[in-house]
Amino acid sequence: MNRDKRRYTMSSELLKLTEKQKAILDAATDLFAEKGFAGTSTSEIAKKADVAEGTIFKHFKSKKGLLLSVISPMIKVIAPMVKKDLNKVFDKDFEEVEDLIREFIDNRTQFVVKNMTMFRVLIQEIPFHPELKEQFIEHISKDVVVRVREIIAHYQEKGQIGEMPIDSVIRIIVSTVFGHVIAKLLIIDEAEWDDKAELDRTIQFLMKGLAPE
Amino acid sequence: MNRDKRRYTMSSELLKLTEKQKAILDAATDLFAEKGFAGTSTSEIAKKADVAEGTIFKHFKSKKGLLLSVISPMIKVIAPMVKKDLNKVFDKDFEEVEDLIREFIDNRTQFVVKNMTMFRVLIQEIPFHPELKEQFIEHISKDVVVRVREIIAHYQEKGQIGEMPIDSVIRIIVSTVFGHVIAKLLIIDEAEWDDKAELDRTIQFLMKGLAPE
Amino acid sequence: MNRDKRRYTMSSELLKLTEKQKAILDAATDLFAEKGFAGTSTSEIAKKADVAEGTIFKHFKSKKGLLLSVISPMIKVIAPMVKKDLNKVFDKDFEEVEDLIREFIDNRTQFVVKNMTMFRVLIQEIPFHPELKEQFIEHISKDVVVRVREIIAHYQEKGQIGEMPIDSVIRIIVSTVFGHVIAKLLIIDEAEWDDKAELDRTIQFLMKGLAPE
Amino acid sequence: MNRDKRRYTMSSELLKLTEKQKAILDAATDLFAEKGFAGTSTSEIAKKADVAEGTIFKHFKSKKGLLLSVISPMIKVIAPMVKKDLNKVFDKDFEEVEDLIREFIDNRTQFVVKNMTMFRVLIQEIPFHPELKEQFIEHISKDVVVRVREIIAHYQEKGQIGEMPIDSVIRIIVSTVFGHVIAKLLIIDEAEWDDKAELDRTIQFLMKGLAPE
DNA sequence: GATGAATGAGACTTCATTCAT
DNA sequence: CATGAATGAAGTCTCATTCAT
Repeated sequence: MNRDKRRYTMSSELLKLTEKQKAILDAATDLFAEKGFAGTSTSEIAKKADVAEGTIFKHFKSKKGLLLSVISPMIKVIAPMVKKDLNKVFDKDFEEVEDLIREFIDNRTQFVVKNMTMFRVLIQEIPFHPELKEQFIEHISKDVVVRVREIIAHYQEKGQIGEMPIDSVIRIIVSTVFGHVIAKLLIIDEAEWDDKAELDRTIQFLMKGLAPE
Repeated sequence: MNRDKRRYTMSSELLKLTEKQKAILDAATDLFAEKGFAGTSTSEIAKKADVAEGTIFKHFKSKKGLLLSVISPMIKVIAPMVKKDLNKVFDKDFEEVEDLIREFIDNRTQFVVKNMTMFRVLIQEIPFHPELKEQFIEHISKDVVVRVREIIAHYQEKGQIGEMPIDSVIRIIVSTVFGHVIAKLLIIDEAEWDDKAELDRTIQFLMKGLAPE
Repeated sequence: MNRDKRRYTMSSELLKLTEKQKAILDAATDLFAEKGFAGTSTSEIAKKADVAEGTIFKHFKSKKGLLLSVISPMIKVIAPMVKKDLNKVFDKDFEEVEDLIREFIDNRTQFVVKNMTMFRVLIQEIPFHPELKEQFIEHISKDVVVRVREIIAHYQEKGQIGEMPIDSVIRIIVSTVFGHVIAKLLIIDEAEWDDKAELDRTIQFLMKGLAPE
Repeated sequence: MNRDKRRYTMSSELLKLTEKQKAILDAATDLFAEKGFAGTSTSEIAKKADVAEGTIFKHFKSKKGLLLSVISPMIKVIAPMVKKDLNKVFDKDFEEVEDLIREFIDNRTQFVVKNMTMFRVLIQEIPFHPELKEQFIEHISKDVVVRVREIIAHYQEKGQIGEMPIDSVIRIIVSTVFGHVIAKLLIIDEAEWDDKAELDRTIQFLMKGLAPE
């Protein structure tokens, strides 16, 4: 679970975070993931980050502000990455859907795995914080979904994806990937999980399932 | 969201619950689903259930005990239902996998939809309460998974499911269904969701994806 | 510590107690002694006495009423016993102070030991309940102390007790006996206490200490 | 009863207590003495100490922790004082037992009187908190009793104390002193107690009672 | 008489947040 | 910037007591 230590270090140049701030964000991320936002106290975070409780509020204004700061890099970083991939489609980098999906899942899963803890916080807390959901939709959907729709239509025209409402295709892809990741999260410590093989099977399954008759 | 009001009424004969107890469980289920276990206070529950706060603790001993009482019917009721379906396979009730899966998803989804709120609580709280996970595994897995493995092997022999490790098949089915349900939960209020059609697509997708080459 | 089980049975004829009432008093006595009045809950008492909580209040009106019922037999029974002893002095039953004191301590200690638990409750709770103190003084002092003063004066005249204010004599005797009993209570389980020998030493010490020059 | 106000002030340099902490300890000591530990609420203590209730728990972790902090100075301070006295015996400071006992009782009583309230809490709560008893025994007994035994043997050899098991001598002395103090505590407000004279009588009584035949 | 479900006040404790240092 | 003592509102839970059955 500590494969993603020093999470906020790399982005710190972008975000100009001090050591203390990074320590707080790391501690908060771990604790929010483990015990949930509501189940974590600011004093625990302070203790784990080895700072005074007041320091947290100096930097993040409130506990909720801290949650947002934990989650927002995830949201802010993911969208550009996705867009870059999608653009490659029309640059002819992907002739086959499968190549796109493989590359996509691969990159994304790597990212999610590297930031598993932040990701867990994101999906665990989204149901309880409408603003998060909106922020998420705004950054991911609004911008990206439009693009994704075009691309799916593109591959449907090329006959690589069966006829089906575009949103259902999206749902199926997303839910399969989601299911894949959720399974990983739930099984996380049991480790009888051959990541590469499972990923292959998931992709193959997706392709066949979505193929035209 | 109130399609599943009076949840605990039907089972009350089995569980011998008094009116107050049912009121408490209903209120708790709704609030836990909406705000999470840790984000809900017992005083809120008491107010919503229109009982004194003390009454909650008379009946459920602790807040955690209340959570368990909210969730355990879900766990206890689901396993027998699943088993009954599975047994039909060898009674020749299902010649085709698709029939089994259709019936299965259909029944289960109906159940989950009817008890959506309880279900939401279950999946939201499982990450934070190891005992829940264990209880869940013990009731669902231990007993059912063995049976499911036999059945998948059965259909693989009949050539209706492609060659693939059995556990991966299970994972894919479960994660597809899960994804389906999660999507429903996330979209819940937006209601641009044609349930019947989406279900069809999900099944069709599953069948094609799992079919042999 | 269970040498005094069925405490309230013998006196039940006098007090006309039902089985339930006796059970409640026994349970309350044990628990008050062990955890103190304020540290014991009526629900604990009910459970230990194997009655419903309501039953306690039917019979004893309030928790405080129960305490009084636990303690008052002690107060009511002790005074007559003491008086009987004291009267023997002038019936020439005791030529020597030592005989009186020996008989007195002996009887009283037997009584206290037999009712150790009730006694513990009495001395533990007296500091917190002024009414108890008053009741105690009224029953023991008012009536008895007068008599005791006469007797001590009697033995001082006979030259068996040294010149000293009578109340100081009383205090010394009482505090010696008290000290003796307290020691017993504190050491209670350790059992390296030869009761007979210690009693002899206490008496001998008292006699010598009180003797005239 | 307020002869021992600002109890924790003097020791504050040793214990580094803040003003608030001292106020809390003082309030707690008074209330515990008056109404017992279980009979006192933390909100009462907070009100009397004029702090927020939360402050109590910041400093003392729990109500029980507060009790320990009230009592432990008593235990920690008393042992060194006793030892210092005892050492004087072999420095020939006390040729006669009586001198030792007089000095000893005198000092100790002064201390107890000055800290009467703390002392009351100690003896009232010891029966309900086994750890207290153990702590007390460990600090007082283990170290001191050994020394006391030597000294009593010393005076028995010098023929100033009669032949008697050493532990019985200790018990008699302790119980006499205890009785003396208890009497004081019970009579506390009635004030018909000539302290100096009673102390003299107690000592004289002790000496005669313990003298050899 | 006996029960135990129900109550609501109040117990102990935790928490997010503030502010003087 | 950073601290951590202090706060008081709110949280979970216990309690003595009542009352319909």
